[in-house]
Amino acid sequence: MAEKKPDPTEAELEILQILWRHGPSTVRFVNEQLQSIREVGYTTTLKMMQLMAQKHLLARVEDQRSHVYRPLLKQDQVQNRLVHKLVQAAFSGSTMNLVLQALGNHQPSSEEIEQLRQYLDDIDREGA
Amino acid sequence: MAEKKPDPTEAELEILQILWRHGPSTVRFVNEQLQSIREVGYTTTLKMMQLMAQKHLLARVEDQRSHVYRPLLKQDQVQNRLVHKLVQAAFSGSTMNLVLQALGNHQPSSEEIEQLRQYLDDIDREGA
DNA sequence: CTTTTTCTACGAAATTTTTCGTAGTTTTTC
DNA sequence: GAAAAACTACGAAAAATTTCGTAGAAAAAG
Repeated sequence: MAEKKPDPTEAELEILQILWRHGPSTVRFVNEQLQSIREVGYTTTLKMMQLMAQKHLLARVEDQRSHVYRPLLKQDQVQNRLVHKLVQAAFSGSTMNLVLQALGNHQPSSEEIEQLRQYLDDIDREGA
Repeated sequence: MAEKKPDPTEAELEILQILWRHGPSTVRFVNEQLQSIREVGYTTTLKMMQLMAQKHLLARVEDQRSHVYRPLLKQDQVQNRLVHKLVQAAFSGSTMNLVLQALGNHQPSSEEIEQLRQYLDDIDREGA
């Protein structure tokens, strides 16, 4: 039977982000990246990554003395899950409300506006 | 000095949603609403709302025997905070990525597409 | 070699969040 | 007015998440 994969916690997300950005990495590397953001002990990061491996959020290669970890989830899968979760939790299930809220918040540049129009045209054509 | 207001937790959000939707309510009412979603004891809901009041997420009126609670935060403020947080935590700070991801996920209807175009036109005119 | 540094494993503590039992009061119902 | 029902207060347990110290093995440095 397949294991459950609950959404990653905040601390787990931080680590996933680093791995998505830099590819498979050692604990030391990940810890250094984290350090540049906030204080965190080496063994804390180690433990987190061990737990994440145990949960099948990460896989690890033990060839070398320093194990290398890689994410087992794709970034956009996790992003989708989290967006969906937020839509449910704070937008009464309305994706559009989230989108509008996000845009209103962000004040997109004209390039971004163009990009969005483009995108809308595309799916419009598809849908037809 | 002003109190800190950390982002509401998941359980707190559930309660806020109910209050935003239905207006100021008693614990009993909120609990009934929650019950329709999942199992939760009355005193659990009571305690949550008491804690939330203590954190200044809610205010309460004690005139009646059953106290009435109302949200102290506006829905869109909280939504904005949460969106921003998600953008930081999972989209490397790019609101546009979140928006595109959300749209791609959702497959908007033609009405929604139209609504979005309208919105883009509006802010375009403003920006000009 | 022997000392120092670099790693992993493991257990447990600390924190945060959520849940609920018990006690005591006020209202309602019979 | 006695019994039952509805409420709040409070403390503490349970669960989930995060942090870190210590031990011991392996590698690197001297």
